Amino acid sequence: MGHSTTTESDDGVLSADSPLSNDGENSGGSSNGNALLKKGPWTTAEDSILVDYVKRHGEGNWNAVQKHSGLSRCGKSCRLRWANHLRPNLKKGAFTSEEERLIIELHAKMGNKWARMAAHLPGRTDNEIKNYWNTRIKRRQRAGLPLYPPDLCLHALPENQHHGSPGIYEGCHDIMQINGYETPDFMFDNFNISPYTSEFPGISATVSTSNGFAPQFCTFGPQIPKCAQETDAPMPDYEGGAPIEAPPFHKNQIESYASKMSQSFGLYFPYEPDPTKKMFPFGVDKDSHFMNDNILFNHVCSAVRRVKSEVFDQSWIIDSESKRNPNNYLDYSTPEASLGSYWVEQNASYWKQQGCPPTDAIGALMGEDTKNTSASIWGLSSCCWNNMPAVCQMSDIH
DNA sequence: AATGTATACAACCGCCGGCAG
DNA sequence: GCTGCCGGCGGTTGTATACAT
Repeated sequence: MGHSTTTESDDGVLSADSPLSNDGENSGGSSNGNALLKKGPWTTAEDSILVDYVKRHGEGNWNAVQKHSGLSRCGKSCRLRWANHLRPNLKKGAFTSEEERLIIELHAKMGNKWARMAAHLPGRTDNEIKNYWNTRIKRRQRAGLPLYPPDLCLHALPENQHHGSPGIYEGCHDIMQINGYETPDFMFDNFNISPYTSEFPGISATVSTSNGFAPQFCTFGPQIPKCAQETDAPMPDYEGGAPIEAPPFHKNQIESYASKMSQSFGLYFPYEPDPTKKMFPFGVDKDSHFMNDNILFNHVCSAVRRVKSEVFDQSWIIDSESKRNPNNYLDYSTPEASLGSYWVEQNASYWKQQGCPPTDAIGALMGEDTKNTSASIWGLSSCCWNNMPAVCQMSDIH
């Protein structure tokens, strides 16, 4: 174990050498004066001593355990061992699907209040729940999946969050931020966006900012089926050719979509060069100077740039400012204009109209393969909401 | 078979609040 | 009110194991 070099910080109670203090090959132990406190994994002998002590003296007064039993463990360690492993009525084994669902719900309500959550799960310890959640976070973060199902996400948000008050926002911010779950696939630096190439073969459009924006709600699920990811077929007209004429993406459309995205995910568009100014939620407070047309458009460009796909090579990510159409249309010649599946659908229908059929990759995107593979892409088979469509239920945006 | 990676689990650490003196 | 002790809590890290390449 790697704990042997550290010393106890706030458990200053030490004892004389105990018969068990050196019984473990991995014992480590911290030297403090003339005593050693063992660290590392507990042995069965130590367990039995602790169990016996609690039987005789009851729980509590953990620092006395060492004194009365000769156990060379600090009080904290004893309490933890008892609470997490030795006390009766502990439920062992994997979480049931019902427990998993409950944990997700509780976390949406409470945040990282593991002890409080454990109170709702008889036989489970806060440590177990915490470990489960941290593992889950990593898994979903890696997969670019949202932490909560959308319905839970919305319920977890304060009703008035959309009004843009920073104070009001703290509620949902807290839910996501307190666990330190940041997914810096992109880092904003005053609107200069740096694409981050995820190791995960799918879409991951999460954002973070250098000024405290932690939009975990913005995590987008992968949408690209493996068959599409693995294809070498380039996007039509993306290979250095002249961009095809694309249907115009009107500003009010953008505003509408983005507003719904904002509502669905608590998505905040963080462009504000002055970090001292409060952020405004996107699509809200349209009368504000902050949300004038140009800036609104900038926000959308910024947002859609975050949507990246393995179908598109990263080289497609180019500076949107230079690609901005002065007529307030998104330039479809760049994948930065892709707003998730909506973009694909729009283009697919448009290509059909134009007699320009999609490639295999796009065909796969639009075909049944998407449905068939979505479940596996979305991960957790044990999760009752693993069939949630990718990307924030893009149908909501329509 | 060797190596790398993901996951589960256990334990420690630092901080904080309650409480008694 | 101050201080020290104790216990609880959440964050973090280390290790073992399973699985993939």
